[in-house]
Amino acid sequence: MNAIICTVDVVLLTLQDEALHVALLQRDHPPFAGVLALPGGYVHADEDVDTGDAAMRMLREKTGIESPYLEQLATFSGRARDPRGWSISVAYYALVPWQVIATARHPELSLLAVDQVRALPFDHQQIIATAVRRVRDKSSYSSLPVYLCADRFTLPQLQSVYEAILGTPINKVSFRRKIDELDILEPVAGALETGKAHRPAQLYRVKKRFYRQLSLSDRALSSR
Amino acid sequence: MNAIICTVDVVLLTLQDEALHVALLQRDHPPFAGVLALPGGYVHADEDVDTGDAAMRMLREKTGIESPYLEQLATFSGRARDPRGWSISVAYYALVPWQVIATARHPELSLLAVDQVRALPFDHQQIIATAVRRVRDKSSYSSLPVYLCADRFTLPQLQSVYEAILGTPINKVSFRRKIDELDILEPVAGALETGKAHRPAQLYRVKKRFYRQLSLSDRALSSR
DNA sequence: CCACTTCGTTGCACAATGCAACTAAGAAAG
DNA sequence: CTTTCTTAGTTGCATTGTGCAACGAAGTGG
Repeated sequence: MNAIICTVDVVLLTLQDEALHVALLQRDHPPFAGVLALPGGYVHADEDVDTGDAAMRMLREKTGIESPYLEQLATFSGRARDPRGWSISVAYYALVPWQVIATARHPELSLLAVDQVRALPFDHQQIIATAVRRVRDKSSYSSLPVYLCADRFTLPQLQSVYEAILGTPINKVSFRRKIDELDILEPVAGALETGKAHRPAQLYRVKKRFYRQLSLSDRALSSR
Repeated sequence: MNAIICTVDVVLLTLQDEALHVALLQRDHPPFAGVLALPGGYVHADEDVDTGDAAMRMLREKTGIESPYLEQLATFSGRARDPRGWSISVAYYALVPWQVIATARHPELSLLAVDQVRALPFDHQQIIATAVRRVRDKSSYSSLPVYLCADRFTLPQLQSVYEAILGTPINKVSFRRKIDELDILEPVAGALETGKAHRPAQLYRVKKRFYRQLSLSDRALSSR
């Protein structure tokens, strides 16, 4: 029996121009050498503790990024998805603020709007679609989108992040109520957004204890 | 480099005596031969279309059951979980009515209440815990629990299934409103539950078009 | 100092949820 | 045959959550 190919792929998502973007890299080995694809590669049994560890390594090696949020997405498998043979890819997704990607050391990294992704090798398009669906679902009842924000941000900024992900406007008052209930943010004393020709907004940061932990709401933010 | 061991494990859940139970089997091969564990085994690259297919095969071969609901749960991996070496297990979970297990051809199958499961081989305890968490979460905003019901059931029966899974009483009126909104059930004309010394309840069945498809609610059933 | 814009809050209308009380419909007891 | 008991299923109302509009607040720029 042929050995099964074990890989890990990472869907690195960020927000640019009010739209979710996915980070893609040119593959440097066959199959599909030179083609844009998700950062990924073989699981190294002698090096990786588990596939989550492999995903972190992949992100670090291929993009120079350490993401505070990295979650297992799903596993994709079968004969057809990889020309090399029957394969398993354990997919992960990560969320980072756009600034983190901009300052990462890998310039050959491409950002594509997730709804303009087409014709990727393997089943990477399906993996991305699954990740986007997961992020949208989870955003409607959790604090997930704060991982797309810089370390300090205003509530109007955060609202526009939610709106970009969910693809629908949110009522300002309801939004602020929900965020307040989650109880994950604290105002940065005396820090206001500057430079705009109107009343400045209060800057917030995530409370320390929620830095790496999602907060869930028992009711969704907006109807569908 | 050592080849990575690729397996599939299935968490087969059912409801018995108002409590979630998991189906376990005595392993017939080492490691842990003779010990109770989740039904599972190697992925067969020459036989299985993908891991979902492998999971169905595992269920069929080891328990004789074909489950209408079988969903990928998560993938568990690493050096430590299997004494044979670095391994990946793609875990699936299935929900079936108790009667299906009772009439299955495999008598050596054990049902254990999920909160009394202890000391299983590999990381099967963790896999079960993950499955139970998933089922509880999903039940609060979906029709998932109907997969634990026989093909005909009353609304009070369905409510008690929800209550058993969620571990909390649900308001009768709210429950019926939610189920009604999901619009997945139809009354079986003229069929009433018999044999009880009180007003008989209407029997319902799942509408054909929802037989294999979940219906989601945009609001959770009960607060936590 | 006034116009303009967005921030952030308040009050209120409307919708969803939960509770209690009610009627309905059977079996069992007298 | 009538009464009692128990659960099914519904109705009305109190409570809570959500969405909208309007308002004062606080900055910039003319």
